[in-house]
Amino acid sequence: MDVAPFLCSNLHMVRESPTFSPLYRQIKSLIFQALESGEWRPGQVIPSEQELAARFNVSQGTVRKAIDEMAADNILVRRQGKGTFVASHNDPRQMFRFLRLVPEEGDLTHPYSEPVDCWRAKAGQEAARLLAIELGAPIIIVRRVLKFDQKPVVGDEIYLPEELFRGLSLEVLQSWNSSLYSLFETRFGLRMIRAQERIRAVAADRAAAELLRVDDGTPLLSVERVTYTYGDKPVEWRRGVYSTVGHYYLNELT
Amino acid sequence: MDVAPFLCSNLHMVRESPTFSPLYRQIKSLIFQALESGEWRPGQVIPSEQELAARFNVSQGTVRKAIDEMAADNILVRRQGKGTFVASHNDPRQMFRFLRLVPEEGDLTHPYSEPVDCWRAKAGQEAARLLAIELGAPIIIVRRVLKFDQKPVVGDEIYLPEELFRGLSLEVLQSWNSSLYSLFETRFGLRMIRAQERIRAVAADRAAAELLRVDDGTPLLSVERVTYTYGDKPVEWRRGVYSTVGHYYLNELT
DNA sequence: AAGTGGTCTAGACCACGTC
DNA sequence: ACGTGGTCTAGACCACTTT
Repeated sequence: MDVAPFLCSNLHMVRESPTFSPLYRQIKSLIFQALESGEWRPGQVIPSEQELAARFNVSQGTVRKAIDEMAADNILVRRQGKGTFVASHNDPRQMFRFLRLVPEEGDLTHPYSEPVDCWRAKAGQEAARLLAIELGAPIIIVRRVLKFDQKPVVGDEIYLPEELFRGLSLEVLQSWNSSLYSLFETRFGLRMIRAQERIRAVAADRAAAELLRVDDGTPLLSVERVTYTYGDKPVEWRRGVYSTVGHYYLNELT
Repeated sequence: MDVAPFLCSNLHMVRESPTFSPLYRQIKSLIFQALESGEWRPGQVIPSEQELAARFNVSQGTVRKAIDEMAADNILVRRQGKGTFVASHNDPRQMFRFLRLVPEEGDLTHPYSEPVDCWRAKAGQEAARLLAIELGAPIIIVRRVLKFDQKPVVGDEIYLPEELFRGLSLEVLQSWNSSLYSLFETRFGLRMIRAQERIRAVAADRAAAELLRVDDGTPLLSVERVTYTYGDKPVEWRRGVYSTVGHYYLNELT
């Protein structure tokens, strides 16, 4: 698609149409399309602002504004003198971007994800609704534990549409020694853009108590997360329990 | 202060200095100064971009970029055709900006804040550290309950430096029928810019159980919040317990 | 030296709101 | 009709990185 016809004389018409969006947003969505199509992969450079401006027949400033917004959304990363890159979960700074747990004292140590189990199932009502798939559609369920300094702090049950994660198995999980999202990105080409968490307080049941090595009935955080990729498409649902004896959930409100 | 001398020939020198910041950031900090000094009050219009450009001897585009950032930070609010306004907690859309509680089902109803108690005290170690005041400095402590549809859901204990909240009393709190932050802004000229919450799971003690009408030992969210005004100055510390039987804490991760 | 993003400027035109 | 913010353009120069 080319944006040129919308310029100058035609812009007026476009502006009055109900679906009008400014040029830089059209450019933004064209860049999104290129990302979704895999034209530029996570970690790679995208073309320079000048090149994109020529490709889309707009000024460099308009491309710049589009990229500005995408950089603010953690979709692209600018590096002065080098270029603009597709954000990647393999980047150490992005690796645990969605993890809000902070140790009560001491430095922030990187957690270690220990896969426990991985099996196939059919989507129940809730999984189908949250993942926007058919009731009964094939899904993959993963159980894993997050450990900080060898200590289990988080127990997760993760629901994935099998269509997008073909080939995922306990062996694959065990052979990966980095974050889950970096595995998802590298192996399945899925980049997580944003997530939404619902947090409640619950009492530890027998299983959770054993897993996190706390007493039965200990209050835990229940954290439900739905994670979205490009186009606000949900691709992961996880239910976790967090022990908050040595850690807390930190949230910045802006 | 005038920025003109930094332009053109002198810019180079400034750029090489260790404290260099781009022009639009200098403008941003000048606008911050005007806000802190009370030159423009919450809810009011600030001068137009053209006027500010003339005042600071920069181009309109540079002022625009400064305002862009402040609008993204919820410090200013743009309204096309009308002007740029100082964000206010009296604005219905900002009133419960920091409250992340959402009902399990049904529409989002506005909570009602019921003050319970208000007394003077001296800052303990933790309050002094978090509020960045002297140990033993005078503070005000407020207890209140947040109710949704007449049902108590949150119990808060709020610690305020008395120096900034002179005259606050239970009567003042009871005579105010809007959000606490809108009271703080209107009565004490304090606008909250950002906050940080630490969340843990705890068991309800006797007092909390009675207050929130749940069983003794029910798991609750413990939410500690420090709230900051201009210049990252902490002005409020609150410790709350949230019942998550009919509500949950919703967090958007970006 | 050449290429990239980062800043700053100046001017044109559009959309929205008020008078 | 006028003033406000919103968009788009074009061009200059700076800072960082690589060749």
